[in-house]
Amino acid sequence: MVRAGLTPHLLTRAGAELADEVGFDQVTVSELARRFDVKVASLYSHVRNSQDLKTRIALFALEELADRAADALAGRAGKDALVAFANVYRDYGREHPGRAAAARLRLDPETAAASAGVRHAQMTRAILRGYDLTEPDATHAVRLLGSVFHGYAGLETAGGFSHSAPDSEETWVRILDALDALLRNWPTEPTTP
Amino acid sequence: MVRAGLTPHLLTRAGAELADEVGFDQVTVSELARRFDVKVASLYSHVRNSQDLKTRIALFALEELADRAADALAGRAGKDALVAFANVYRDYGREHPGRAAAARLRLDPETAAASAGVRHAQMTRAILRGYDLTEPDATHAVRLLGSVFHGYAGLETAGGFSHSAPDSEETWVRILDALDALLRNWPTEPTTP
DNA sequence: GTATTTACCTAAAGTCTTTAGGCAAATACA
DNA sequence: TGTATTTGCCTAAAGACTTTAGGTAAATAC
Repeated sequence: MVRAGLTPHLLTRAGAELADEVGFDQVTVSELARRFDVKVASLYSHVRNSQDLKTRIALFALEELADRAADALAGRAGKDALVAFANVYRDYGREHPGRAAAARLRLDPETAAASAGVRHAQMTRAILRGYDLTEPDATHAVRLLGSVFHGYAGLETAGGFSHSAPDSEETWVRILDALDALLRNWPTEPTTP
Repeated sequence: MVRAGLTPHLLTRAGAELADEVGFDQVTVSELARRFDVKVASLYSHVRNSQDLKTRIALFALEELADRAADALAGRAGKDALVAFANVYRDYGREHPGRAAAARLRLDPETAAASAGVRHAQMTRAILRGYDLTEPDATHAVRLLGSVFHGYAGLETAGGFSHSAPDSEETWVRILDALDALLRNWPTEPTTP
């Protein structure tokens, strides 16, 4: 009996690929076992259960995304950094829709706190150093940017903007222009309607 | 044998409640049958399959949300309208997390085109009449607002902002201030970094 | 070279989905 | 009002995924 050489990490990687092919919520322990030509029960030595597998894929995607973002930020500042950072999210979502969906998985607080999601927030904060924001406005802005990237990716893969003018690419560029303008001119005092 | 009096709409409503209780992706035909004290197979006369049920719940949530938004917009304009509209999304997500998740379900293009999602976009566009935006900027702005509401709701229910200062409520208010400022001062020409 | 650990296996029970075909209640209609 | 049709819910059954328990052989330790 030749062993397959499974490891949690190997299963996670394969799960991420599977997610990109069939969609994150179609990822199943059974299908993974099939791909490794191994019986289903065997995977349960490496992964606690189906939920655990999905969480691992999510964490993997967050790491991968944070690595790419860190790369993109190197040597950039200001709008240049903002655009590069934002494009990482967008490109990742297009290139790896399943992993991107995984990165949006709801994690329980401790898991989230130990995830690369923290690095994402730190990098977003770093970008804001190119703008004149003090606390708590910086935090508000971090959350706004997170929402936009998250939300845009979700709507785009949900087909929200496809097949309608203007084209999604143009909107993306203009949204980044708008966010840059907003960050340069962040309203510190609530405006009265 | 007393009949249960099932209808697609009844099942959809019950499914929406179930989603709020256990989470949208835990909604199952079996559990629904159990709640109506009816055999599982019976539901298949009213609903094509599990996916169909979920789609119906999503469409129901979109309608409900659009109705609330329309109500909130009545008699309001400018920032007042923007805030009221945004709060509808936020409150809905807090009150009905399962339905809100359903409203984010990926629908196929035709279904989406026939859904209340169209009304949402129209209402967003109506809000922008309170600001000085011409096409294609209005469309870009509609998409930005959609992304922010979508994304913020997702991050908030994912626990992204909980247990950290400043409080999510404050961020929400300040983000709306920021969006209002942005819409009043939308950059028509790409800025150079 | 034996002992222990580890990787994968078989077996089995539980859940959910979905289809096929049947009987009885509701409804239509003479 | 009595018969005919439709419709709603049922039983039965097959297929897929999850998960646990306990076994055997391969890898590793010493």
